[in-house]
Amino acid sequence: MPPLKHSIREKEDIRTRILDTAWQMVKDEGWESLSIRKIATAVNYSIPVIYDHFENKEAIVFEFAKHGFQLLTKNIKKAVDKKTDPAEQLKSIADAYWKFASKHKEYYQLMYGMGMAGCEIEKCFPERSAFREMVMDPIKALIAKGKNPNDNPFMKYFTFWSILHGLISIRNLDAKVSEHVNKIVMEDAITGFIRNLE
Amino acid sequence: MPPLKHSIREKEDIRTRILDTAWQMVKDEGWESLSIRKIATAVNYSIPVIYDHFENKEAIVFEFAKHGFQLLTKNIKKAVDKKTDPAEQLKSIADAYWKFASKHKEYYQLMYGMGMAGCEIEKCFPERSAFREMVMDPIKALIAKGKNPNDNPFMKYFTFWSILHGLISIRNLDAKVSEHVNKIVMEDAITGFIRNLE
DNA sequence: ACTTTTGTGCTAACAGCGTTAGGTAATAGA
DNA sequence: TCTATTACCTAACGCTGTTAGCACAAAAGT
Repeated sequence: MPPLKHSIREKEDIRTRILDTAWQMVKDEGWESLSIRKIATAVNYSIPVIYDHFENKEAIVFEFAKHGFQLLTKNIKKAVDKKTDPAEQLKSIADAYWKFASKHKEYYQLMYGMGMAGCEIEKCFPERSAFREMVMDPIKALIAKGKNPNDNPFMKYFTFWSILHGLISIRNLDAKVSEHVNKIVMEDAITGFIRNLE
Repeated sequence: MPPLKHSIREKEDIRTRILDTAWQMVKDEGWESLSIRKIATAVNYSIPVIYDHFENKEAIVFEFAKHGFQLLTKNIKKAVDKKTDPAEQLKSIADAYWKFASKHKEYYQLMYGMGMAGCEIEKCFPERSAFREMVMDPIKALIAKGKNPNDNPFMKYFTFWSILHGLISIRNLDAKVSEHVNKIVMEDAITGFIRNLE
C-alpha cells in the first residue's frame, strides 16, 4: 500500500477525479442526491480523503459554481463579439444566455437557484461583474443613441436580466411550457425591451 | 398521563399547533433548518406523534404551499377588483404580486423556489389556474382593443409573469439591489409590457 | 543500521436528519 | 373483569456531513 509521496500532479489527479465523479453524479441524479460518501465510494477512497482535497461539501459545490460562471461568461463574450450593432449584441446575448440555461440546467440551477449560501455573490464570483459589464455596454450605447438619454443603464440591465431569468426559471418550473414557446416569448420580450430603449 | 380519547377538536388543535410551531420556526430560521424532530420537541410530543397528523415532512411543507397560493390568490383577486380598466388591473396585479413576494418571502421561496418536488404543479394547486385566469382576462381585453389582435394571450401572460418573477427572484439573489430600485424597475417593465399590448 | 518524522489512508465515531417498528399504560366497552 | 382501543413513547434503521485518532509504509536524520 502506497505512502509513496504524491507528486503535485498526482494530488491534482485525485482532485480532478473527485470533481469529475461528482459532476457525473449530479448529471445522473441531480444535486439533491450528491453526497460525500457516494463520491468517496465512487473514487475508491475513504471519506476523509475527500476532506484532504476539499474543506467541505460546499467547497466542492462552489467549484462547480465557478465553472458555471466561467462557462457562461465565455459564451456571452462570444455572443457579443459576433455582432457590432448594440441591438444585435443584446439579442445575441439573450440567445446565448437562453442556450446556456437550456443546455446546462444543472449549472443554471446551481448558480441562480441554490442559495450559494454564505457567499453574498459578487465577491466570490467576479464573473458576475464581467457579465454585467458585457450587458450594460450595448445598453449604454442604445440609450445614448435613443430618445431617452436619461434612462438608467443599471436599471435597464437589471430589467434585461430579470426578463431572461424569469422566463427561464418559470420554464423550469412549469413543465407545461415547451422549450419552443419559451424561446418565442423570450425573443418577443427582448425585442420589446430593445424597442423601449431606442 | 392521558389516554383520554381526544375529541376531533383536540386532534385538530394538535395539528394546528404543529403547523403554527413549524411556521414560526421557518420565519425564525428559514426552511433549511425546519426539522420534524425540532417540531416535536417544540410542541412537547415525541416524533411519531407528528406522523399521526402528517404523512411525512413534505406533507407539512405542502400545507404551507397551499396556504401561500391561497393567500396570493386572495390578494390578486382584491387587486383586480379594485380597478375596471384592464391596463389598470394589470398594474394593480403586478403591484399586489410584488407586495406579496416582499412581505411573505418564506411563502414565495417555497412556492416558486423549492421544487415542490413530485407535485407537477397544476394538479395539486388549483389556485395556479385561478391566478392565470385572473391575469389573462385583462390581457385578452387589451389585445382585443389593441392593434395586435393576433397576439397570443397565453404567451403574453407568460411574459407578464416572467417579468415579475424574474425581478423578484433576482432581487432575492442579489442583495445589491434595493427594494426601492426593484419596485421602480418593475413598474417601468410592466408599463412597457402594457404599452406593447395596446 | 536505527530511530524519527512525514505522509497516506483507514476505521469508527459524533451529531443530525426522516421514518418506522414495536411496546406500554390507561381508559372504554363487553 | 377481560378485552380492545387509544395515546404516546423508546429505540432503532439508514442516511447525511464532519472529525478524531490510529496504522503503516516510505523517507530523512543520526
